[in-house]
Parts: sequence; structure tokens; C-alpha cells
Amino acid sequence: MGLDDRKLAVLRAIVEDYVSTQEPVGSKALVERHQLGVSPATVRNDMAVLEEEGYIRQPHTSAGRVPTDRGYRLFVDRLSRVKPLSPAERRAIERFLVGAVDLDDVVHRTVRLLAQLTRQVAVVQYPSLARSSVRHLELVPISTTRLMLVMIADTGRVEQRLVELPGPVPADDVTDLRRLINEKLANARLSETPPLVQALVEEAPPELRPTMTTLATVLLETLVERHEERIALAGTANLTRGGLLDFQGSLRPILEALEEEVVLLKLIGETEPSTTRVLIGDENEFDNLRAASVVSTGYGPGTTIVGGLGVLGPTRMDYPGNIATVRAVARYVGELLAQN
Amino acid sequence: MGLDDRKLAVLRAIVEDYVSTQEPVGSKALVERHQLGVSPATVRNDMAVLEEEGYIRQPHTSAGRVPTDRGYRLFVDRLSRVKPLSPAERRAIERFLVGAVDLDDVVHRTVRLLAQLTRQVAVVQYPSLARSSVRHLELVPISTTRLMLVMIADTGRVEQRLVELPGPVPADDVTDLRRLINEKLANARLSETPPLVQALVEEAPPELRPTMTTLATVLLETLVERHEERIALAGTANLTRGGLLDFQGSLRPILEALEEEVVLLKLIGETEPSTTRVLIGDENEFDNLRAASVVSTGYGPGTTIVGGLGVLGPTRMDYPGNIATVRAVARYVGELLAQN
DNA sequence: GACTGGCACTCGTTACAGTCGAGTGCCAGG
DNA sequence: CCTGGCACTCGACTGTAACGAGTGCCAGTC
Repeated sequence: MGLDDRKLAVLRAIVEDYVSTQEPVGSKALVERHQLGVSPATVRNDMAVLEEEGYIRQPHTSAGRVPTDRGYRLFVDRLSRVKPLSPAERRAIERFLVGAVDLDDVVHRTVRLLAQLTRQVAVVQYPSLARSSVRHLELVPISTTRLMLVMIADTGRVEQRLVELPGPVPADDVTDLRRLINEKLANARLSETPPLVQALVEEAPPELRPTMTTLATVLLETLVERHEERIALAGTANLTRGGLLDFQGSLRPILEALEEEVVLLKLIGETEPSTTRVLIGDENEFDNLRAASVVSTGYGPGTTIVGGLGVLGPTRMDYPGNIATVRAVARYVGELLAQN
Repeated sequence: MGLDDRKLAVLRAIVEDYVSTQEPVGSKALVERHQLGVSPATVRNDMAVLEEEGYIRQPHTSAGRVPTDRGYRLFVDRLSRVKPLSPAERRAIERFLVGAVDLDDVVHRTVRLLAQLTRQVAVVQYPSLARSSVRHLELVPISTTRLMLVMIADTGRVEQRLVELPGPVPADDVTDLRRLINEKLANARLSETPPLVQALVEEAPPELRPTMTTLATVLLETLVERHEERIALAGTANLTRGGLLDFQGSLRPILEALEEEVVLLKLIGETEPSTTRVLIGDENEFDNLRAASVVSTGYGPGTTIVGGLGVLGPTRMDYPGNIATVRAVARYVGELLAQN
């Protein structure tokens, strides 16, 4: 039941050794590599208890022990301190993010940086539209019956969509429409736009009404309902590290999951509390990812959160290190966004 | 030297069998599954010749034969007809592409469609900026010293970038700048803009000169020099089909290559002639992709080419089928673009 | 009561030998 | 030029044995 300090120390040692060597760890090796101050036999007794409690298990009868998902969970919650970043890592982060010229650039650099530092698969969600505000809406005439609708959000995101108008609209009307739309929607949070868009249609002068109705439909569809979220991914090649031992030999399910934006969003997205989240093994809801762990956190300018980012790797990963890196990168990105 | 018809038929049979079974094919199995009208012994003699000429090889002394890259090449060039698409495939293509609302949407659907139909990794290049023309350039004030520059190309691509101005610029000046820029650049091919941009600066009224200079720099940088190309990727999970036999056991180099946009662009990009291109094994220039083949072609509205698309897979792939699919998808996408 | 050394036991790994069979190359004959 | 026959090669598979890392248990010690 109660795990005394030494048993916890044994668990910690097992996790650390297994993470670094990738091999089941036995009692003898443990006492040699850690100053536990007791004999292998004692450690074996402790291990037996840990196994009974479900924190570790034996792959084969005559093999050493390996942490279970539950063991990693205990390790993360109670046995590890977040590793401070090395100066080299700090420098890498700073160097990597200077010179980013636009949001795309920031996101791409960030995701590559994360992948490189953690040597895992990195995922970065673009600033969520739902948490952005409208900075400006632009209407660009393409032909007499076609407009390009461009929305610029305060987070730097730019969304566009082609609008097929019900009939020809003269240039002056476009100017009027642009003005009306911006007056109503500028600085509004996107999540709060639906009633405003509704009002736009109702308040529009009669001659602009049909066009405005079309625009309103597209606005709601594109900006609120539709694929409003975007994701950047990097470092998939890191999945092949550790031979085929991680992920029980098949990358297939992992790669499939990584192709589904919805899955990634669920994993790293809705980070409601601003704290770092760790999902270990089957704690996540996707069968394909039962052999994987995810470390994620929210980011945004100042204390607000506009999106999530994180890394995905084998359950056998360096949690303290990855947590530290993910947090640090999120903080830097937040600062970068705050400057704009 | 000269390969008579029967030897070619043998090679064709070997390629087809190997592609479908994934196992080295022996002389006996060959005569059973194909009506060659000769005995296994005769086939063996032919095989000996084919091997001597480098078209096939034996993995082990006591195993059947496997095509070499050179063998596939001959097969593709002279022994195969492009497979007609099945009605089901045609329908899939049509169904998949209706309802695309903007360029992003088209590209994403296309790449997923390709991956699904060919069961390979699919790559689609966004319409190249170099081959696009400017439809409109928009300047959106973000603050008094910041502008968002948005370019809309005739291909539907939209690029934006934040511009830090040398000093505050009143709204009227922005209007003037917008007008000047659009007068000069609208409908210009992007590859031909540099002299025009230069002229813009020289012809700008003195009070707008510094701002215009800044804008010109950003314009050239973003639209012409910088990462002007974009790529969409799908179906990486397909790499794991065929166990670990393809790609000699390690996906690592392939995954690494797929993360490099530059590599992908070289593979499927510059399709100068509008014909379909097939790169087999080490015919491509990247060591990481020596075990892979690429089938690619250009696409664009009408007969012009604005970008490339294709699939990547093991050298042991269904060339006739993939070539047919890639062509068909490219044609459909071209038609779709032509409508806009 | 907690820890330790010793010991028997388990079981995966490795090495080796032997068999099997698919596939080949070669050759003599049609 | 093609064919049937035959000896040969060599990887795949199987079974056996030795090895050793690691364990659980127990009796003894502090």
C-alpha cells in the first residue's frame, strides 16, 4: 500500500535507467548505478511490491523491470523536478526565434525547434481563431461578381475565402460593405461575432442586403464553423529512433493519428488551464496512440492563451526534460507574439 | 545485347509478379502464372541474360529474381501501358474535388485524394508564385508604423507579411501607396516584378519615398526571394505498408527527406515539360531516397503549368496505376483551377 | 522487524547442427 | 533453339544444448 521513500527512490531509478538505456533494469544493475545503500535482494523485495501495485512490470519472467504507464504517472507527478534548461538550449531557442517575419514563419520555426530540442515529434497549433479578435476585414474585388474576403486577426492569422456574389456589385458598394463590416466587427472576438454578423445583415441598406447576406453566410462558415484550426507538425523522423522497440514495432498507427488534425487538436489543443499537461500511454483517448505520450501546454501573448503546442513520443521519454523544453518554448513564443 | 520479345515478356512478368506478391519470383512460378508458352528451363536462360544485362538480380543464390532499378526503368518505358482508371476511381476523384471553397481546400483535398487512391505518400505543390500573376495587393494598417501587406495572386494564393515602417504614415498616404502599387503591379507575373518594384520606388513622390522603399524591400523579399513555395503532404502512414521489406527496414531516411521542403520541390516541382515524370530508385539525387520512386506531373489551368504534384513510394510500386492516377488527378485539379 | 547473502529456478538469447525445399546452372537430347 | 533431368547452393526453419541475467524465497544477522 504505502510506498516508503526507498521504494519511490527505486521506482525513480528504474524510470531513469530505463529511459536512458531502453533496457529492462534488474536489481543488481540498479544498486550499482545508484547509491541506494541497500543490497540487490532488498531492492528485489521493493520491486515485488512496486509490481504488485502496478507501477512496474516484467516483460519476461527472467528479465528486469520496466515502468508501466502508472509508474510513469507517479514519476511525473511526484518523483521528478523539471529539469532546468541548459544554456545551450536557451541560446538555441533565442537564436531560432529571432528574425521571424510573420505568423507562418513563427509557427514553422517553433515546431522545428521543438522537434530538434526534444528529439520527438513536435506539434504547434496556430493561434485559435476562436480566441482571436478581428483586426481588419478586407474585401478585394476579383470580378464584378466575385470577392476575395480576407480577415486579419490580432494574433497575426490571415484567412481568406473566395465569395461568389448573387449579382454584380459596383466598386462603390464594395467600399460601403467594407466600411460597414469593419465598423461592426473590428476588435470583436471571433467567438462573439455571430450575433454581430446577424445584425450586419439586418442593418444593411436594402440595396446591399442580398450581397451582405451572402457575405454573412461565408463569414460565419469560414471563420467560425469551418476548419478554423490549423496545425504544424515536425520531427516525424524522430519516431524511428530507438529502433522498433518503442511503439511495439509498428509506426503505422502513430503516423495515421498524426495525419488527423482533429486528433492532434484534441491532444494539444484545448489547454484550458495554463499549466503543462502530460498524457501518458493510454491516458489519451485514441487507441492508435496507446503506446505514446504527449507533453503539451498553452501559449499566447502575456497570460492569455491562444493556442497549444507540445511534443509526442514513446511513453519511454525524458519527461522532465521535455516538460521543461515545451514550457520554455511556449514562453518564448508568447513573448514573441506579445511584441506584435 | 538485344533482348527479344520473349525476354521482354519475361521481364514484364517478373515486374508484375514481384510488385503484386512482394516476393522474389522464380522460373517455375512464372510459367505457371503467365502464358509464356515455354518451359521453366527456357525462362531460366532468359533470366540469366536479363541478369547479365542488369535488369534483374538475385537477392540470394537460391532465391528467385527481383527487378533492379534499371529493370523497372525498362518496364516503365517500354513494357507498360498506362492503366485506364476504374469508374470507381473516376467517381472518387470527382466527388472529392467538388465543394472545395478555396485554394487551401483544393490542395488539401487533392493531396489526401492522391494518397488514398495510390496508397502512397502524396505531395502537392501549391501554385508557384513565380508562375502566378498579381491580382491585387492590399495594405492594411495595423498601427501607425505597421502595415500588413497582403498579396492575392491569380492562382488563388494569398501571401501576407507584416511590415515595420520607418515612421508613422497617415491613412491617406496608405491609400496613395496602395493605388500606386496596384497600378504598377496588377496583372504582372511575379517573376517579372523586380524591375517594376524598382520603378515604384524611383517614381514615388518624395514624401512617400522612404515608406515605399521599405515596402519594396519586403515585397521583393517575400514574394520573389523567400520561401515562395509551399507544399502539402499526406499518406505518410502508407510507407509502413509492405512491412519493413521496402526501404530495407528503415523509414528514417525517407521521413527525414519528406520533412525537407526543398527536397520535395526538387522531386515534384520544376516539371518543365508537361509530361509525367518517373524517377526510379537512385535516379533521384537524394541518398535518403535511393530506395524510393517518384511519379510526378505538372498541373495548372488549361495548358499552363503552375505547380507539380505526385506520389512517392517504394521502387516496388504499381507504376502504370500510379501514373494514371497522378495524371488524372492533375487534370481534374487543372480544370478546377480554370473555373476560378 | 528490516536487511542480506545464498541458492535454486525460470526463461529468453545465442550457437550449432541438421533437414527441407525453392531455385538455379548446366548438359545432353529432341 | 527449346526441353527435361540432375546435381548443387543456400536461405529458412527446427530442435537441442549451453549460457546467463534476473528473480523469488529462505534462513541468518544486526
